Amino acid sequence: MGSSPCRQSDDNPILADVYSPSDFPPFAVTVDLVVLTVRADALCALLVRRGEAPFRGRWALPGGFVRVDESVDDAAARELREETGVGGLHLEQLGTYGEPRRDPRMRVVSVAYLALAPDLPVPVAGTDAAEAAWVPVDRVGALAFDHGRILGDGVERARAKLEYTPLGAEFCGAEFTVAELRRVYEIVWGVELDPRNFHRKVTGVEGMLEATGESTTRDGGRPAALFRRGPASVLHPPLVRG
Amino acid sequence: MGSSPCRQSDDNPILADVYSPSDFPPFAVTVDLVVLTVRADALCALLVRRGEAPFRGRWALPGGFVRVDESVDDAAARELREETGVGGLHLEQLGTYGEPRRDPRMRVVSVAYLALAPDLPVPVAGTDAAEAAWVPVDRVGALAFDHGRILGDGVERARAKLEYTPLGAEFCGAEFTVAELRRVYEIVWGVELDPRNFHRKVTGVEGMLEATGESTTRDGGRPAALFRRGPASVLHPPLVRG
DNA sequence: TAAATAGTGTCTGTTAGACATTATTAG
DNA sequence: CTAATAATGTCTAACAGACACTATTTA
Repeated sequence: MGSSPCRQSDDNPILADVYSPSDFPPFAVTVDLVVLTVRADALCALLVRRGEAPFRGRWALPGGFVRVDESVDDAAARELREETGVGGLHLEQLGTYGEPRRDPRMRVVSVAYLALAPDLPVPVAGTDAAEAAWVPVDRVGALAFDHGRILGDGVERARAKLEYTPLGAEFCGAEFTVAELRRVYEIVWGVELDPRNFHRKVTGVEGMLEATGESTTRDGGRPAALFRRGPASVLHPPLVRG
Repeated sequence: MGSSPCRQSDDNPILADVYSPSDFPPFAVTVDLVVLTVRADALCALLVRRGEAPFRGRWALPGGFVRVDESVDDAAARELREETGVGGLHLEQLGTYGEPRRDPRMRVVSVAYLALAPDLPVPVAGTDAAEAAWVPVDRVGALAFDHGRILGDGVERARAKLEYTPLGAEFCGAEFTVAELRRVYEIVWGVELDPRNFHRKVTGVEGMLEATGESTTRDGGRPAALFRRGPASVLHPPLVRG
């Protein structure tokens, strides 16, 4: 913020420190979540079916009100936990959407967040959501409010993130093989990647992967080494989209 | 947003479409601007001195209220015009800051924006700012509210932007030489760049620069060709920070 | 054994970075 | 002329992309 939330009452010092509804336009603030995962060979988003007007019965992004005593970031983390039943997922701000009539009832400003999740068993229906489901992002129809645009922004952000961060691993489980990670990249980017060059690349980038020492044959063939996410937060050099 | 701004009154259909103050926690929404320019061999931010409590007399980012009938993005563009006296500058969302007590008086959520400006003659004092000035970012002291953190985020974003977008040119005038552009990069990144490699690079990147056909000797020595910003919005390949 | 997948090696064209050289102005 | 800056060229080491080859499992 910055200037003067109490501008109109600044000449009255007794009002300078108290909340007065006439001092500022009334806004509602919500958080919306773009929760993405990779499952069944598709990039999927977590959607909920609205049980109330407006847009009753329409699919929408999960989300909800920011409470008076919690930060906006905390509200997003809380909603994510409520919707997925899991904590500790990667969560970052995507953008804020504040068109005057994006909600037909009143002035609502929404802060959108992007979360990358591993393939969770099944979405937990939220307290106020009639239904929840993973929907492939290229099969999503019209969403409520401006959620279609928000989802699009989230997908594009996720695709870009894979290039210069190790966050592709967030889509995998705690331990994964190079081939599993490569399939994540292929699905999110919609391209085919050379397995051999990909292997050389990701195992060569400093801090991206940490070998566990274990291996698995769950993909068939020769046992593959298992890795964890490494400590790097930025990749040097970045991966490149085919 | 998403779920139900009118949750408490959903069982009462007559209230579903009207604004009712009891339906949601009261928030004020503001925009804050990180306006950066390059002048006098330094990356500088536009700051205003607060004329009112709290933080009276402290430097702060310019900004102000979002009006009821304008979008958040429009509010940022309006404030930028009011503060700089210029329109059409690059402006993008930086992030939203919503800690419960970031403003001591009440709950304020602020959407921060980043603007890159050419070296404007002198800041126009805003209607409610006692004073305005360009301050080198490494000489900025403690700011009001959480503006120090916001400014830091803005500077880091600007540095990153120069790598993969042609936005460095926003710091120059409409027409500029390669050397002028290089000095912008050197100042923002705080590194020295090889003039010859920089020249080859930026003139080689598709869509980054457009030759005007004109040249100038304002930098001394052999006349330098003048360029405009090209149409590209992303650089392939990106420039790299020394 | 064959089939499947993991992992390494090799070659080639491109590019970043270092630096030499030439070009064109002012004084 | 000299000094200053612009612009182009050259060399080398590193790397991306293409693809051959070896390794280790299951059936």
